[in-house]
Amino acid sequence: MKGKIVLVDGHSLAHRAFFALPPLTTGRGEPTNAIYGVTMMTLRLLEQEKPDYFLAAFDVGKTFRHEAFADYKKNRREPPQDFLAQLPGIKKFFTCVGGTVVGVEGYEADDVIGTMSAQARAAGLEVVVVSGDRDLFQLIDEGVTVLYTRRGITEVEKVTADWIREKYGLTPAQLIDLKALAGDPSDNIPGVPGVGEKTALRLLKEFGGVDELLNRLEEVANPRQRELIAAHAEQVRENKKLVTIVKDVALPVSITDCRWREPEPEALAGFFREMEFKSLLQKMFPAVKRERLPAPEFRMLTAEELPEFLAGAGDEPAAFQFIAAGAAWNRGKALGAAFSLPSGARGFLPLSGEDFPEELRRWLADPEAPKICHGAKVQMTLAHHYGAVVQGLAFDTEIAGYLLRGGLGHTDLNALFRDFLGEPDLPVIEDEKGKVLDIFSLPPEYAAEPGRIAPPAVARAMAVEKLRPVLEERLRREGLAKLYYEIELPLVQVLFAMEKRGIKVSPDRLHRLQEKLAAKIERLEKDIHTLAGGEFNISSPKQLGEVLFERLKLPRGRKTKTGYSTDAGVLEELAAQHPVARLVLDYRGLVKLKTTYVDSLLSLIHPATSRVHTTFQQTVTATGRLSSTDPNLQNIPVRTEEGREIRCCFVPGSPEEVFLSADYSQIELRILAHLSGDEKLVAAFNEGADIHSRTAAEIFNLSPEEVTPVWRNRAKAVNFGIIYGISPFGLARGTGVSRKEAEEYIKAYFQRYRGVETFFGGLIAKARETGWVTTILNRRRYLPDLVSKNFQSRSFAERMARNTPIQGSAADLIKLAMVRVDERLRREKIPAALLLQVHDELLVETERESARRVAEILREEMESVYALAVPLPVEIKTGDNWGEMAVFPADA
DNA sequence: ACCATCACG
DNA sequence: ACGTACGTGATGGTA
Repeated sequence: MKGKIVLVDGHSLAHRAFFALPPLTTGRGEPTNAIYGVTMMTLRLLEQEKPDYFLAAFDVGKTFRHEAFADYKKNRREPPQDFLAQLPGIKKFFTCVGGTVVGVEGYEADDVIGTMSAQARAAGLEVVVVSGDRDLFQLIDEGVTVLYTRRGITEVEKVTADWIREKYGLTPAQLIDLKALAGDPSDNIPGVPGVGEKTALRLLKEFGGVDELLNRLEEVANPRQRELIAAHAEQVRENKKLVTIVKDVALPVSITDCRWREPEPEALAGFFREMEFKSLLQKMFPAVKRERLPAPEFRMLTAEELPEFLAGAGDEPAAFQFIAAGAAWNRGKALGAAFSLPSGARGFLPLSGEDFPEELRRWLADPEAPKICHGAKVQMTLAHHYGAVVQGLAFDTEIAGYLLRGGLGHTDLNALFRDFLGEPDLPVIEDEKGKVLDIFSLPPEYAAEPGRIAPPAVARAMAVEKLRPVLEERLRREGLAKLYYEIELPLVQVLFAMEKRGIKVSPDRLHRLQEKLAAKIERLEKDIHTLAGGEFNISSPKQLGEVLFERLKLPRGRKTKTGYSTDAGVLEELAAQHPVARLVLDYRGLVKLKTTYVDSLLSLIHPATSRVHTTFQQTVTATGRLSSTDPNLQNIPVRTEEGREIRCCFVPGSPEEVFLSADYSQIELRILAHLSGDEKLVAAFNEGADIHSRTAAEIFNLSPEEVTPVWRNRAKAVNFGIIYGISPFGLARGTGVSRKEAEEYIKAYFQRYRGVETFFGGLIAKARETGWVTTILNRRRYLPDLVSKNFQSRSFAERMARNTPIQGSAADLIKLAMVRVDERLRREKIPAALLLQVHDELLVETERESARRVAEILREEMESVYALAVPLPVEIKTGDNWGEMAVFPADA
C-alpha cells in the first residue's frame, strides 16, 4: 500500500479553534466559531498535504484511564456549552469534506490515532498526525510526523524526531517517561514531588527511561531525590501506563475505509450555507449564487430626458454612481451613470466613447444641485477625464462609514448597506467565468450591454441614497458630525484638487539617476558574486541566506518563519566579519531606490506635463491619517544623501514657481503635552526648550551642560517610545541599550512626568469600559482587544490605545489646517496650491512673487488651527526642488 | 496570496 | 511567561 494518511485529533483541534476565535454565530444564534476554525484549518491542510486517506478521531465518553485512575483529568472544568454544541457540526464537516469520523467507546482520540498510525505504518503509508496536543508527539517515528497547531488557527509546526531532539534532547518515546516522571497538571497526573521538567529531563538523559531509572535508583546522586523517586516508584509506573497511547484498539474501520473522497460539492456547499460561512461559500463555489438584493426598478434614460428626471429631486440630494472601464488618473472611461432620488425614482444613463452629454455635465457642475455618492473623489476623477467638474457634494457614504466604523474597516458600500441597514448583498457584475468585477474596472466592451451593467449600478445608487439618512443620524448621535461636515467632507475637494494638479518630476534628472544607479548596481552585483564564489540572485532572501550561512559559513543570526533572516540589522552585524555583507547592504539600498522610486516614478510621469498624480486614500488608516498610493508620495527618501537625490527630482512646474514646505515641529509630543496636561511637559514647550535635551536632563538627572548627544539621542528614543505606547523590549531595540536599562528609563520617565502616567492610566481604563479611544476632534477608534484574554493581543491593543489619540489628533489638526489653507488661497485668489501632505508637512507650489504671502498664510492657519495648552510652531522652508529646501524667509 | 524587506512620518 | 515598539505602501521572490 502506498500513499499518505492524515489522522486528525478532532477534539483538540476544535478546542484550539474555540478559544482562538472570537464568538461567531449563525443568524439563529448557534455558535460556530470552533466549526469555522476547524473548517479553515482542515481546508488548508487538505490542500497542503493532499492525503490519500483521511481520518478524524474524537473522544467518546469516559475512558479506561478514568476507570484506572479516579483523579484522571479531574481538575478539568466541564467544557463550555457553546463548545460542546459545536462538536456535531464539526463531525458533520469532516464527513462532508470526504473524511471518515471515528470514536471508540472507552478510548480517547489519541488511542484511535495511535492505533491507526501503527496499522498505517505496517501497511507502508506515510502518517501525518494533526493535533494541538503535545501528547501525540510520542507517536513520532520514521514516517510519522505531527502537525502541531500554533498560534492562530491555520499556522502549524511540523514536528519530527529531529525537532524533538533539538527541543528536549529526547526521543519521541522518551516523552512518555518525561510525563510519567514530571506529571502533568492539566491532566491532573501527579509526578514525583520535587521533580519538574528540568530534573526529569536530566534524569532521562542519564538513565534513558523510567524503567532503567527505577532499576538503578542507587545511582541517583541526590539522596533526597532518590528517596522521593523510590517512594513514588509505583505512581511513576502507573503514570507510564496512563500516558502511553494505546495502539491496539479494536477499530470499527479499516485503512481502506478511510480512503479520502473528493468532497461532494453539493454536500459541502450545503454545509457552508447551513453554517452561514458566506465568504467561504463564495470563494469555493463562486457558481453558487449568494442571496442578493434583486435589482431595483429603474428607467433607462437618454441625455435629453436627464434634466427632467433629475428635477424630480427638487432640493433633495440625489445619489449618483458612475460605472467605468478605468477611473484612475492615468486611465478613465465612463460606461454609464446611475441615479437614485429620494422620491424613489431611479435611472440609468448609458455612456460610451468620448461623448459626455452636456446635460450631465451641467448637473454635475451645479453647486445648487446636492449630490451624494460613495467615494466622491473617484467619481470626480472619472468626470475629470471628460473635463467635467463635480460640485455640490452633500454627503459621501464611504467617508461617513469610515468615521463610524472607527478603524474597523469594511467601509465598502456592500458592507455598509449590510451592517447599517441589515440588507442582503448588492447585485454584482460578473465576467464569463463568474468572477466578480470591480465597478470601475470593467472591460470596455461592456458599454454595449447596458442591460447587464445598469442594474448593479442602479442598486448601488439606491444603496447610497438609502444609507445617507441613517449614517447622518449616527454621525450626529456619536458626536462625529462636526468632524465629518467641517473637515472630512470639505477635504474631499481639497485632496481632489491636489491629485488633479499633481507634482512635476524632472524626467531628465530621473533618467540620469536611473543610469547612475544601474551602473553602480551592476558593479556591486559582480563584486558580490566574486566574493561569494558564484552567481546567485542577491534579491532572493532564500538564496542570499544559503550563500551567507551555508556556503560562507557566517554565523547565523535571527531566524524568520521561512528561513534565515537577512535584514539590515543582521547584515550590519555580519559586516565586521565578511566584506560581502556591506556590499549586499549597499546593493539592497540601491536596488530599492531604483525599482521602488526611480523606475516606478518614470513609468507614472504624464508625458505631456511631466507631472505625477498620486491618489490620497481618505478611508484606510485606523488612526485618521491619510495614505498615498500609485505612487506613494509620502515615503519618498530623505534620510540618506543618496535617497535625497530622488527628492531633488521633484521640482516646481515652471521657473516662475517655487516650493514652500511647512511642517509642524514635534506635533505629536505637543499633543501629548496638551492631552495629558503634564506640568513639566507643558512648561518645556512653553519655554521653547529642546524637548529631547530636556527629557534627557529629566530622566537621566543631568544638568543641561551634561546632556551629551548620546544622552539626547537616548531621550529621543524614549520620547518616540512614549508616542508608540512604549515597551521595554521596543525601547531597547530603539536605543541599543539592554532591556533592563530600557525598563529603568521608562520608570524614570513616568516618575518625572506624572501627568503623562496618569493620563495613560485613565485612558486605558476608560477605553476598556467603552471599547474605544478618541482624538481631540472626537475621531474614534474601536479596540475590542483591550479586554482580550490573550496577553499579546491585549498588550498590542493597549499600545494602540496610547498611540491613537496622539497620532490621530495630529491627523485631525493637519486635515483641518489643509481645509483652511486651501480656503484662504482660493478666497484671496493667490496663484498657489497645495501639492502634498506628508502627515506633519504640507508642500505648496506657488508663483515666486506670492511666496511671502503664502508663507504667512501657512503659518497663520497652521499655528492657529486649534488652541492647545502649548504653542504649535510651524517651520517653513522654500526651494527649487523638494530635496534642497532652506528656511524661509532666507533674509529674515 | 503571502512573506521579507525597506522607504516615510 | 508571554513577544512587542505606532501608522502606512511598494517591491521582488516564493509557494
